[in-house]
Amino acid sequence: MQAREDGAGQAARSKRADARRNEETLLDAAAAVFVASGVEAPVRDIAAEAGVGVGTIYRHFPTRADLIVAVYRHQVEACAEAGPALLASSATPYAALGQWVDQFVDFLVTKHGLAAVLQPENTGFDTLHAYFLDRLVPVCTQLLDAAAASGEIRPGLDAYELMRGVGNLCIGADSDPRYNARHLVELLIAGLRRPD
Amino acid sequence: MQAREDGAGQAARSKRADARRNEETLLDAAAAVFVASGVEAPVRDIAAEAGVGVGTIYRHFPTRADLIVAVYRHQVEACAEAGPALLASSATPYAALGQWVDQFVDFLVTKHGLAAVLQPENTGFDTLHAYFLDRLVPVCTQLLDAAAASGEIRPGLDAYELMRGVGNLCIGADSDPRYNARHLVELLIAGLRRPD
DNA sequence: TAGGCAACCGGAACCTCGCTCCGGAAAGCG
DNA sequence: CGCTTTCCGGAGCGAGGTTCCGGTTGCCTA
Repeated sequence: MQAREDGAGQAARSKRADARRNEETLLDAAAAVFVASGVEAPVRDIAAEAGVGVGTIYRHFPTRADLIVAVYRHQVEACAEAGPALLASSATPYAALGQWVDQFVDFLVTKHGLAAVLQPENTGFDTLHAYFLDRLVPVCTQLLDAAAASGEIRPGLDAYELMRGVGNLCIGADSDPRYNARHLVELLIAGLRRPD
Repeated sequence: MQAREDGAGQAARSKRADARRNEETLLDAAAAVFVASGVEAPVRDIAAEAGVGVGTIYRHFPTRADLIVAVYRHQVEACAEAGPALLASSATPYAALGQWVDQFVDFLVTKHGLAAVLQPENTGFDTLHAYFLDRLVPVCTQLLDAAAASGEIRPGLDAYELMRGVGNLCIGADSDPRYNARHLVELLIAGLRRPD
């Protein structure tokens, strides 16, 4: 949305070469550190991994949320685009909803600590929260509406609420073999079903 | 379990009077600060509220978890004891389970930030996590077993998993009018129902 | 009642971490 | 080649958790 292409095609001259290089380096370093230590790893660690000063991080990504969004943007987009695709390819809207939620859970569970940081109360992460919501709530709404229209689920559940519920259930899903977030999410989706 | 009565009746002489007084004061102060600022309020705030030094807090409650447990012990006990009672007084085990979970949700939702801190990954809060689990998982197991035996729910859900799921759903339930944890927990419990 | 010894108290000090700020370096341009 | 603009690095500040030790005070004994 703002990074290395400035609206037009190739390279806007608004950024110096070293700056662009550093941004790239930072993204890679952050991704590596996130995998190793979770998304709440100390800023200094990321700076060290990238071989730059902390100032450089804050210049390119004013808040940690910006950095996280930049690192995971591709995957979130993929998830958003999967919604309509599943709706088109699945037997029923309810099945599509189930698969889509599954995919979202997969994403969250494999990103150490991401789900925990998605909470709105987590001050300083509003950008992150907003991005996820903006991008995914409409998709979820579409799926929910379709499933409601087909009569498979009882209506009245807000997409926002569902997304937050699923996100919450994914917190701490790694690092605890006794806890299976996927299982509980399945139960939640099952509970949506029209009792008929 | 260790505090002011040492197994027997009144006052074990193992503690000096001022120490006992301070412990009491701290409990009150902590409760007040927890209500005002959540369970993650700065230690110094609690010390100030109690009018003691921070050292005194750490002496009586080595970890924050110990303090939280001490503050909420009564209510957790009440919740644990409500399990069998509900089982005896409700129409069906499933109804008892629903009511019990409701009560637990009420408890969590009204304690600002408690649910968030119940995560096992939250290092330094292991004591808290362990206490809740030790006390409540057996109760939950009993309810779950009864409901499974009566054929109302499909078996196979671990009480630990359910407890964590409910706990997770309660995270951030205050401070966000768009999110209704109770609603989602209901859905989860509904999903437990035998599809028949 | 006075003396002495633990137990206990308070808060200064230290550490980690997020974030800011500015002197210096380097890129791009004429 | 030198000037201007942009960018870089990391020292430094504030906030919060935790430790540690000199001074204080309850409590027991003589």
